[in-house]
Amino acid sequence: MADTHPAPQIVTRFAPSPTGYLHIGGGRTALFNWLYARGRGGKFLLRIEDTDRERSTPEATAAILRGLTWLGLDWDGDAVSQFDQRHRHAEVAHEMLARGSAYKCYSTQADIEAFREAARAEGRSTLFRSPWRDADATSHPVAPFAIRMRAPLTGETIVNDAVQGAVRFGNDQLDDMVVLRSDGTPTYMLAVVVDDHDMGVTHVIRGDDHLNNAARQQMVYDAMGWPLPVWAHIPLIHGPDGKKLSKRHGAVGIEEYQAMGYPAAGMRNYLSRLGWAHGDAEFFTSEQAMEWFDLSGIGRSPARLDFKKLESVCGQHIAAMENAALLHELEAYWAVTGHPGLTDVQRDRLSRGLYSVKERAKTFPELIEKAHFALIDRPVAADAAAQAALDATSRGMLKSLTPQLRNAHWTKDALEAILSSAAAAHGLGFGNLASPLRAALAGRTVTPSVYDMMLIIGRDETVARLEDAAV
RNA sequence: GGCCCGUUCGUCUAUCGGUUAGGACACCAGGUUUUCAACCUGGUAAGAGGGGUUCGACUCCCCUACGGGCUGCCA
Repeated sequence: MADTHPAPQIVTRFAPSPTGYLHIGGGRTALFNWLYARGRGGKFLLRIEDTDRERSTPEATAAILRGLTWLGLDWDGDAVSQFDQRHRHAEVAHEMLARGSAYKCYSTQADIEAFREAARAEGRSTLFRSPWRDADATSHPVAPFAIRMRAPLTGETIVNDAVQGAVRFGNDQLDDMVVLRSDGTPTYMLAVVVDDHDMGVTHVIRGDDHLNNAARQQMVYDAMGWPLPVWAHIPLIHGPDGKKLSKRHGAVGIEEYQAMGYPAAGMRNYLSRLGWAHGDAEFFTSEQAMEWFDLSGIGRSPARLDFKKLESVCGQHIAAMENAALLHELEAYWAVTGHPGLTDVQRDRLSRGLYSVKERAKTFPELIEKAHFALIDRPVAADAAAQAALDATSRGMLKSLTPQLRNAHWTKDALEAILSSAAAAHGLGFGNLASPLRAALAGRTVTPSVYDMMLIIGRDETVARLEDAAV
């Protein structure tokens, strides 16, 4: 019998807590969720887990949205504030109470600490066992209470994970977690489940630091009779030394990568290859990644950050980008780094000249450095090496060159003919002429091709720069 | 401490019982070249250790070591 039901829509989400910048690991988690949903015509939602009022800030939320936007990860609808759903969370907690799958716990923090201390001293498990779990309602004091999950004491909970496989937890390892605090606010453990259910999330793709939590969260799904999402717990990203990625490894915030001048497409490409592979595919577009991305291709071991590889991938993306798109992203990069913006002349030269530099740059700062000749105005300031290249003989050569250039066809072939014969006239190879030309045109001895530079800045500017240098 | 996850070239990874263990980055050598790059060709380099299972294990099981995560009225 054929299944006539349409395939249910895939819904994924990224749920960061707004306590700081968007971590690069979080960026990859978001990327995986985005890739999975977008590649299957599904939805990618964004939820801000701001139930911790002490640590959540609007600035952090803004930074996270900026980071995702820069990475090019667009989400469906508005970002949902978890805090805004608190009444719904409380409602569910009380529903669980009514169903008997949760109970009121009057233990205070001090009680719990005393319990744990005693447990430690006696070498017992420190999992808290509330005395109120089976207390008669008539014995309940008039006092604030937390609502705890009535978790099974025996048996096991199995988390069927698309990445980790079937992971089994003994229920004796799981205690009665608090779902609603004594002040009436929900805990994360409750809030995620309720929100994921309410938002229709079908696939929970997140860091494997949540793998243990999944077992507890399943109990909430079960208590409410809700269908479980597909779990996919992905390994965390580690620093180059294999330790958990932290500030001492350098850049961990996504926006730092933007500021370092990595193109977003390259960043997506690199990040997608951290913990996921599609055969031998290394360099690919986001469209290809969407088509190929699948949970089954995700590895189980943590990956380390490798800046060399990141740069290599980014270099390929810069080279592959359309000039207009590249210029656009370059200007956005300049904007975030506080650059005043391009003049019309600079923009014009760049849009015509990116071809000469984009295949040789791995990052935007590198691209800018190589495009130096196009961005400067006369008089061209020569660095020490360039000054050395502009000795008396060289200046003489440049001087004899300018009349010919004034009347030349401004094409590469024509320029090549002129410059080659000029060098030959001095009994030199072209290389000997190229050096002073670079110095005069760019003020540097390391530049793109001299022909390209001349073509890009044009005849008048070329002649003027040569005359400036020949003086 | 308890529970959970992991371990293939330096790094990211392919392999899903039978391969000379493949690719990419990095590195080394050569080529090309107007500088620097880029590019082209070639090369070095890996199954943590120990037990099993099997005709045959990188692939399956167990132990150890190492790394990581969780163990909150944080998320």
